[in-house]
Amino acid sequence: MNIPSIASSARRKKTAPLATSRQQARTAATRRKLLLAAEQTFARDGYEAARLEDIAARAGYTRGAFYANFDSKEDIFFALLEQWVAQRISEVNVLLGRHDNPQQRLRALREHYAQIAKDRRLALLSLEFKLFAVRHPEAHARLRARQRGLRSCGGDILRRVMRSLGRSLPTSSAAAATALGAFSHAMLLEHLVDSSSLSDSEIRHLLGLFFDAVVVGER
Amino acid sequence: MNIPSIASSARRKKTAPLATSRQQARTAATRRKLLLAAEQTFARDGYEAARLEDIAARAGYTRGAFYANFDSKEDIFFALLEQWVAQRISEVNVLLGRHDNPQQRLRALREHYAQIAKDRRLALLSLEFKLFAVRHPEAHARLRARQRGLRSCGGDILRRVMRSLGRSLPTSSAAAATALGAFSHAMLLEHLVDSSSLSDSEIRHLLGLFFDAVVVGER
DNA sequence: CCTATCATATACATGCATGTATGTATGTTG
DNA sequence: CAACATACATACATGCATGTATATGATAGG
Repeated sequence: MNIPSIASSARRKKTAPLATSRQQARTAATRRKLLLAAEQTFARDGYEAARLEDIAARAGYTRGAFYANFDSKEDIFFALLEQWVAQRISEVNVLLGRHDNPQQRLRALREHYAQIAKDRRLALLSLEFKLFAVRHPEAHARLRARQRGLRSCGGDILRRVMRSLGRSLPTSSAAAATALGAFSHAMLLEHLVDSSSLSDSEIRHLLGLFFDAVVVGER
Repeated sequence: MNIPSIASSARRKKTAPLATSRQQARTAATRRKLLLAAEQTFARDGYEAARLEDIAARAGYTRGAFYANFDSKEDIFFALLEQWVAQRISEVNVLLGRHDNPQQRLRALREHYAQIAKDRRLALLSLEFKLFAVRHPEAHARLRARQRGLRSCGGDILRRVMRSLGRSLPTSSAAAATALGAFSHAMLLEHLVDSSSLSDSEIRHLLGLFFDAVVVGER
């Protein structure tokens, strides 16, 4: 319950400031392996069905190693989530950095949103975990906090790009960013349930239509 | 409970073609009770977390009664699904039957789609089960068959209404119907994860925008 | 009334994933 | 090299939901 000494979650150094660096490196390595294995296992089996034992095994360990590095399945999932969010934000920034022309940046952004669900496994996981969170208060709070960062970031980007075009959004920028993500995930799900219901090209087309309606506000 | 009065329909047909009707009625009644209980339990706990024992208990029975009437959780879920699909189709037909004017019918339809996710529990269940199906081949096949009926029906209705307006859809009607449903479910999910990300009114607004873009094709 | 059959309950056997507690080997410090 | 710490493995205890096999009590037929 209480944290008796050092509040830091890092391993303590005590009598060995540099001497432990070897073990620290080793620990960090297995953490990375576990994270990678978790990513793959979650992708293959889904969040709830994924077994800690499989994750550990895929990384070349047993559950002992897992519990030495993470508290629970939720815990490792959030560690992954942070990675993903950071990655996506940096991707968008890189993307925008490639263009000077505001028009081009808008097109790039439009294209980016049309491909959000390209990584199907991640999209499925995202939906799955949101559903999980809705029914599990603790995960819910953590997820909300994470999503907030991503959302406001997405909203900011949309707003910036539009302002550089001298236009404003026809709707709240954060809401627009959220809706775009939600929409593409939902259509991917429909596609996976029945690929004849929504073809890939139809999805792209609909996402484009929606982007224009909700961001550009063309009419 | 029982209506003891008239020995009634008995005395007919030796081995009991009608004689069993009492037991048949009893069975039908518990089936209905189980279905109702399942609907409520699924709504409260979600598909995967729902326990057969809870369903049976809520109906006033134990699992024995459940297994006498259904094969599995999947089985009873599909029984419910058929109910829901039939109900939704009839609702839309009633709705359209209320208006003669094509313009009014279009507006009614637009409003209908804006409220698809009104029953949050059903919307969540729908998402949840689709996710489940994606990872469970047997359920997947059954679900696909069910959804196909609903989808083509939705597409037909859209097309009919647009034709009566002398217009055609800017995109495949079945795809449009699918996307509209998917979109509203997805936004509901975002709203439930964080109600500050998408308010109810924003959802209605976005759904309206999307309906116009994808069905009416206004620009 | 008596018996066969049906609807439902009860009890059990199973399987599975989690978390914990303890063992062991390897690394680290003095 | 002795003493200790760390990283990980192994084994177990628990809980939970499923499905099945059997028992019980109601119902209908004769």
